[in-house]
Amino acid sequence: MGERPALSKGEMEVARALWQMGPATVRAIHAAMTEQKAIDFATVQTYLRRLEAKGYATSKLDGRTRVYSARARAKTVIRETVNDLVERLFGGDTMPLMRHLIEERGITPDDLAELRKLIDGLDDANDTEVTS
Amino acid sequence: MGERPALSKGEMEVARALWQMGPATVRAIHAAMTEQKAIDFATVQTYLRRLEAKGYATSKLDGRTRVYSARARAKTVIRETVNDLVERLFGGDTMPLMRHLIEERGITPDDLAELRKLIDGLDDANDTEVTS
DNA sequence: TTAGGTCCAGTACGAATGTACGTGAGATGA
DNA sequence: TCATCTCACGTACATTCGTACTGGACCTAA
Repeated sequence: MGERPALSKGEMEVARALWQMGPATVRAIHAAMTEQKAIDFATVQTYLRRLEAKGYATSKLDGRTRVYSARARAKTVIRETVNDLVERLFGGDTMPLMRHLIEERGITPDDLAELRKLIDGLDDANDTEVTS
Repeated sequence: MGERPALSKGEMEVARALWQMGPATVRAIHAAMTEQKAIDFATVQTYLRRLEAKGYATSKLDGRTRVYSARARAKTVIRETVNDLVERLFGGDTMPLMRHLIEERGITPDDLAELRKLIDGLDDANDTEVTS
């Protein structure tokens, strides 16, 4: 698989917008991002260009407007990013992060219910694997 | 609350070693880190210096050897780092990361058990809060 | 058809990051 | 005590990152 350079923090935010919106113009992406927090149009433009240079996006001209599309799937990027973080901050051990998330960040009752369902599902999978 | 500049990825690895070992010399830290992966002595040295410049560590000379100690608590740095990641990659929503961890990274049965205990604990806390 | 707008591409640039070399002070062995 | 050796320190430097200005292509209204 393509050994892409990792995304920087700023690039990540733009990538997220791109994933959410699907193919979009710089202007559209900038508009969407600005709703959350102030960011210069040209800055978004640069990030998009870098995203393409790194292989995370493609673009094509539609008339005189450039339309960017995501090239890497969000799932992949998330996996790589989280793997890297877990590696560097916890030496590759997942549980400390899990503990942190559960204990230190607020979890709503709804989320709790989903969490429970998730680990129950995992449990079943384990059982199946063990007994098969 | 010192508004420290965030740690870079490389600095994070050194910080982790420092937390694990307690006060230590550059050489000791380098030795410990080398067990995991090759890294230049001078590079570790530079990271330590920057850690100190950013306020994450202190050092003092012991004879002609410099001994570094962590200044920021691991918990704090982890919180800040994870917050930032969740913000940029998931727009501040914790659950997607949680889901990712549970579904995409292997969880051992033991960890699963602990997880269950953790969320049960949370449940109780919620109940208490609600009924009090 | 010209004086303004609008909008994009490219260029720019200081700061941060990753990585390592060279120098000089103390330790060592002949 | 002189030639070595060992270390740690500071310095250095190419790359990446964050951020933004600028020039020119196209559009529009007088």
